[in-house]
Amino acid sequence: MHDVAALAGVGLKTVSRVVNAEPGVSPALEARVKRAIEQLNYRRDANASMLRRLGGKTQTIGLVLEDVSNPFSSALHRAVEDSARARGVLVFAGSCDEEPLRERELIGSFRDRRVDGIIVVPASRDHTYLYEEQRAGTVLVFLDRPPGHLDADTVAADNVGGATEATEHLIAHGHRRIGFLGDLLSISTAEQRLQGYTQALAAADLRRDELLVRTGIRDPDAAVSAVHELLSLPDPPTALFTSQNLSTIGAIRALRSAGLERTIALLGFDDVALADVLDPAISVVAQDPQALGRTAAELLFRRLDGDASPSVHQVLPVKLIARGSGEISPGGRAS
Amino acid sequence: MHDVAALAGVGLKTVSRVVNAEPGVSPALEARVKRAIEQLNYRRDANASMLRRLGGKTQTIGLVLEDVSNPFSSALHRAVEDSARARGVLVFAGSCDEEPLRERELIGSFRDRRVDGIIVVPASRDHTYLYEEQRAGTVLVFLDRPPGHLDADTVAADNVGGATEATEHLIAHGHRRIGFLGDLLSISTAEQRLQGYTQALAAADLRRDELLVRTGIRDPDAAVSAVHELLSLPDPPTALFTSQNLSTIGAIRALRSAGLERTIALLGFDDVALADVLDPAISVVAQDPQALGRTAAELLFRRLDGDASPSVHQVLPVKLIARGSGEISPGGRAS
DNA sequence: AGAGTCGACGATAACGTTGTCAGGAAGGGA
DNA sequence: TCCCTTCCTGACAACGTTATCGTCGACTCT
Repeated sequence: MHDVAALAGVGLKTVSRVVNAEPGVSPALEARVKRAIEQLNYRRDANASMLRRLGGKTQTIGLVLEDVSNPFSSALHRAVEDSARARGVLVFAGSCDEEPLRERELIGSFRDRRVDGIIVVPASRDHTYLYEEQRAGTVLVFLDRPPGHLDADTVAADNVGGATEATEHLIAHGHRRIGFLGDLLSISTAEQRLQGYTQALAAADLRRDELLVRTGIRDPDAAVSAVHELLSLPDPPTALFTSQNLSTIGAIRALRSAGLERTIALLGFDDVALADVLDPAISVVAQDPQALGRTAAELLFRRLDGDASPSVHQVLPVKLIARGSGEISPGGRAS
Repeated sequence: MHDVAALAGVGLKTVSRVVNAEPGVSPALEARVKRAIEQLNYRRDANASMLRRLGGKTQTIGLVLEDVSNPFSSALHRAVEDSARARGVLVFAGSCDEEPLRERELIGSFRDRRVDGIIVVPASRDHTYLYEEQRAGTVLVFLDRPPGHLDADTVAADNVGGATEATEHLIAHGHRRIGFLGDLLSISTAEQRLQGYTQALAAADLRRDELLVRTGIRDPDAAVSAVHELLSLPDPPTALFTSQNLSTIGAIRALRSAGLERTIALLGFDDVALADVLDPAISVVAQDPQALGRTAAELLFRRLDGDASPSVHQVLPVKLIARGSGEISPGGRAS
């Protein structure tokens, strides 16, 4: 900036005024300064600028995901990016792989860079450590899962309702023994989906058989083993509710390797790529990650714009998509 | 920091020393300062810190992708993130959707934030606009595609070789009429894959039939239409080489809807989720996005550490995975 | 013509931090 | 005892930018 001022033969402040399109610069000088900027390929240092501005915003937000390369997470990421781009805001994204420590580290790094706000898909269940941060003015929005012991905006899908609907759907097709595959119960969505499953069974006067409930499944391989175990029970399930993406993929593999993909019903939570071209096509309860991400970002920016109303807890609907695998009756007939 | 110094009853510089673990602070004072930091929940402002440090690094890099939510891009992203995390570096990621303008905007935003380096999957084919930037010290690494008119490090997959191998594979299974589906030829990988296809045909003394070459395919729906058109030709292809992810997915849908998935051979470039559980399973030439991303990040950090040797152009191998769909003979028998 | 007004412009301080340097206490040697 | 060295500590300036405020010239009005 110093060089630009020298080249244009003006004061620093005048360059600053031109860069910020402030009024009160004569057209002649403005043109000279712009030419100098062009010539020197000058770009204002956003960090220094924000340092000086009063209560300056860095035009930067942080996004904590489970894993940037996971399809659900990356769909959220894209939706957040699009909202942010419209406001000239850049996004720091990071993966925490369900490790609470990594969540804290990431948020710490974001804080060091003075991000304006943070959207978190939390890995931990205790967020009291964020209380000070929040009070200091950093906007926090929890996405997909609620915060633990902290009052903050939340945007999540209707996990209980979706799981209830999925289970009722299987019951309506005649199933009485429905296997449940789920992620770690420390993840609140996994817990809520199990809760929905349990509720639906109870509403149909069915007893939840603990042998049919498998949790802590973190990858497709674990799901494959779990399905094989369920199938070798004395009284095996006639349907499976796989309450998470990777469980669904594992279950598909396991059923196919056992040649049972047309015999055992399968209904997954969260849509899977190519689910429609499989045979049978996979029925799912689909979330709308685009909408989740967009809603969270809009909420965050509304807060940044000064909205100080009480915390919002938004629940977005899910949609059951019947494609075939979830409509197999006990005994293996489609219905 | 001012508050911390006041609370601990020391000078600003001493706090700075403790924060940076510089030597020459007595244990007693160090403990007092640490307690004050803890108590006030103080975190150094990384932006201000870097501003003052001579030639300071922001410990931040930029990553320009085609689309953060695309599986290939997000796998790259994750690999870059992992390398960066090991060095305490945060990653700004952005999608440019193959729009050159958006590429420039993103890189401009990164520059405003004074990122230490940028990894680009370029959308444009002319990067002379980056020459000044590069000379000013920003490290640039091009990923998946080479830069245009700029000398910079590049990491890419063996597109020509992979496409040649894929086409030869189909020829070896008896095919003479092989359809080609590809992305916009303005994308250099798409162009290179078409080149590999053409080379393999020529090497087998086959003429490239322009009717069988469909380019500019940007999504599965376009691929579905293209396949339907190819199939209704007077002399339709007996095999398809889909040179990109989304083309492969569209081709799978189109072949299934025509009931031809066991009749027409299909070989895709780049692996697809669930390719192995489809029937027939999809044969592909797989890239290793993890390795691509990791290699690019390592190269970037080596440059940041001061390596000033001439530009490197690294080509990573691809791997043909035969799963069934690519081994169908003309007439529809597996071979 | 003189006083008052207004708009354009730059000097200076400050944002939160670190590099430089000087001051002062403690300890050792003569 | 005095001087010199060594170690610890803080005052001050500076990084690139912007907020504040004062200066200066031109213009208007009587």
